[in-house]
Amino acid sequence: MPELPEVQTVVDGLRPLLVGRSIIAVELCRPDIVRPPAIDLLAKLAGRAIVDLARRAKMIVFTLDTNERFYIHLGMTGQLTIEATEAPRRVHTHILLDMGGVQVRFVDPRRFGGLWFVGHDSGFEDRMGPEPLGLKWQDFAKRLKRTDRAIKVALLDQTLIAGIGNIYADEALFLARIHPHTRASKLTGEQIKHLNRAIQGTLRRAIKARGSTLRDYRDANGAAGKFQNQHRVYGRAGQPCSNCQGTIKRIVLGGRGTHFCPTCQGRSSRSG
DNA sequence: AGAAGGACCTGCACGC
DNA sequence: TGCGTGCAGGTCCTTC
Repeated sequence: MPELPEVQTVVDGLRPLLVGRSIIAVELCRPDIVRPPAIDLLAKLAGRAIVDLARRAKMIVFTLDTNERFYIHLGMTGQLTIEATEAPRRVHTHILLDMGGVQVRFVDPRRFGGLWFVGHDSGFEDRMGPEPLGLKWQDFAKRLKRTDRAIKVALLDQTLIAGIGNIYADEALFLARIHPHTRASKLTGEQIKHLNRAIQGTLRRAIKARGSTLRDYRDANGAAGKFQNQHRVYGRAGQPCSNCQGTIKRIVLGGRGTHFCPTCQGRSSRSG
């Protein structure tokens, strides 16, 4: 579900409400979503103040007054919302952080998300690729050159570039006029420059629209995003292309639904 | 080592 | 109405 823009929206919503406040109590309804499994989360969090809240890739980073950190990943269907302590709990509520009057609640039906308590370990982010916003196209090019996979598949590899998911990969490739099947290593410098710009532009516009809500995604206050109304290809199979009036096509690439315009992203851009 | 494919979960839309 | 099927925004692990 939540890709970079959605996670950024959640973080922006939570930050002013949480930073500087203390976790009074913790309730853990599904211990199996916490890693490492042996960690005593209640002992680690209870009584601690949150001194910083940030986003890294698709993860929400909590920094405590002990300088220890934990990460929450929303998986496909996860939501992290602020609710009154007495508000009724929805099904699949797995974690509740009581901040005194309000609670941060983690709800995740499919349980692909989770909480990683990493403490003082600074190596947790080592395997994550660079953030796409602010990435220089030359650095992007170096990373793409290393793989022969289809560019669509490469964009989803979080060790290559971190934060892009299925929606924004399709949208960016459309804007860059690149066929999703093109081998990453075969892209020209011009194409990579164009793609880098398309990724950054798409992500920035999506953040401005507070993310894409297809079904589950909600921000910290429970509100839906609006960027789904601006999708050019994602979820539009069979509909006319906004650029050429051709028909948007859906294929499966790397096991994921992939949407593109065969005309605008035609074979001419496909090599190898 | 890199790449491909299945596994992990629940809920929903659709067709019969 | 009810059941079976396929699909979903993501990652991880195994196999080749």
